[in-house]
Amino acid sequence: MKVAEKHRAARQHILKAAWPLVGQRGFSAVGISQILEVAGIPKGSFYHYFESKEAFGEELLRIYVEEYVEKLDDILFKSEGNAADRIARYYRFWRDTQLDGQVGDKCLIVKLAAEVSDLSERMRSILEMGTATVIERLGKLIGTGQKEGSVGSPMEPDILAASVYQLWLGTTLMMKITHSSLPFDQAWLATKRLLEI
Amino acid sequence: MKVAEKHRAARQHILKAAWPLVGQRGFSAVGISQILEVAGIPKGSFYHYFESKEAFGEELLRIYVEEYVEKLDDILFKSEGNAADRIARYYRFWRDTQLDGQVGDKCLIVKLAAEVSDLSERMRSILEMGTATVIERLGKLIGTGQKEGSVGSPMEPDILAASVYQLWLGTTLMMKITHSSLPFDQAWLATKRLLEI
DNA sequence: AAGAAAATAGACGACTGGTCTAATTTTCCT
DNA sequence: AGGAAAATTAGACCAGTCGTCTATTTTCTT
Repeated sequence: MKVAEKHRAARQHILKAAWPLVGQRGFSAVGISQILEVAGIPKGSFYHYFESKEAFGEELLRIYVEEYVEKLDDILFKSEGNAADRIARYYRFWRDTQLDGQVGDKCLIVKLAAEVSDLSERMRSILEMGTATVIERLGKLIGTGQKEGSVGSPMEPDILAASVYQLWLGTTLMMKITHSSLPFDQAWLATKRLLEI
Repeated sequence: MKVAEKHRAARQHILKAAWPLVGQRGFSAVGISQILEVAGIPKGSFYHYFESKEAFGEELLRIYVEEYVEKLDDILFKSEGNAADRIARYYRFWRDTQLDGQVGDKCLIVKLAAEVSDLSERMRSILEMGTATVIERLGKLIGTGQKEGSVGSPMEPDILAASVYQLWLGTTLMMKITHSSLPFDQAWLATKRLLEI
């Protein structure tokens, strides 16, 4: 294996190891030593793989967003049924990952948004691009749904998409507070009514 | 001034001083020494006012929630107009505090929910009670609106209230990410459509 | 007014944080 | 295979954390 490849692989390994830790305790609260311990990599090596902890955080978010958008595209554009069906599938995916998923699978955006936005401008802007992408994809699908008739609401697709996404974000936050699935179920009823699906 | 009063006043003073710090950087990231420095109280005295940092955090949230619910009741139940008007007034209040408000005024629930829910069971349960109270109040008003006709949606008031609150929570989170007022405006359009006001 | 009790100041300890430099190990080319 | 160059790691560093502890000041009681 080439050196550059090993280097890249080690980076990925550290990032993946950090994922569940950061997902549970946040970015600042998790120390580099803990991450490297879990990853099985000596502490002193960190700064050979990342320039700083912040650069590390940026990379973590970048990869998270990238993989998330990939999964999202699969659900929204490469699955069966009409637009309404696909949106429902996205909702179920979101709900399931929050309720049953492993700690490492839970939404890093919800976990980190409040913390990171006031901490690092660069990390904030990665989140900004990520959320904009998700809303854009969702808006596109909602537009399709309106044309084909599976989405009844006549509101601007972008507004609907942003609102639905924000509703789900807030719902996830609420679920962190209440440890209950009720917020999800209520949000879904509201989503259906809002989109008229 | 009696001793007990001075003690209480000092506690309040420390809590108020901590407010903007915690609102900007979160709970764990803010050190006790920084809080006391801002409050103008020597470091060593902290543990005469609070049992621990966590007990301090609980008190901070308790007071925040208490004052918030007071303001909310003023807006929702002691102001002019029908139910729809009062909900609109609550929306404007929320929007204004997030957009123009001082750092210390911004919503501590949004800032701390993700961090604290996985950190301290007791702090989480304070947030849980707080959010439940807000939703309960909002639900009551929505019910009134339905009876008087200013709220057109026939959905359960509780579901509507929870959904609107979650939407606004998510909107605030989104606004932290994007630094734009657009999410708020979009969310308000969606709120009006959802409630049919 | 004087002694007892409570409250406070400020240093201190044990620890953890991110970061950096010097030493070690590995790689690669002659 | 030998030695230079590169990649990796160990260990120390200093600043900062929470929480404790004792000496001093302030307050209350009689």
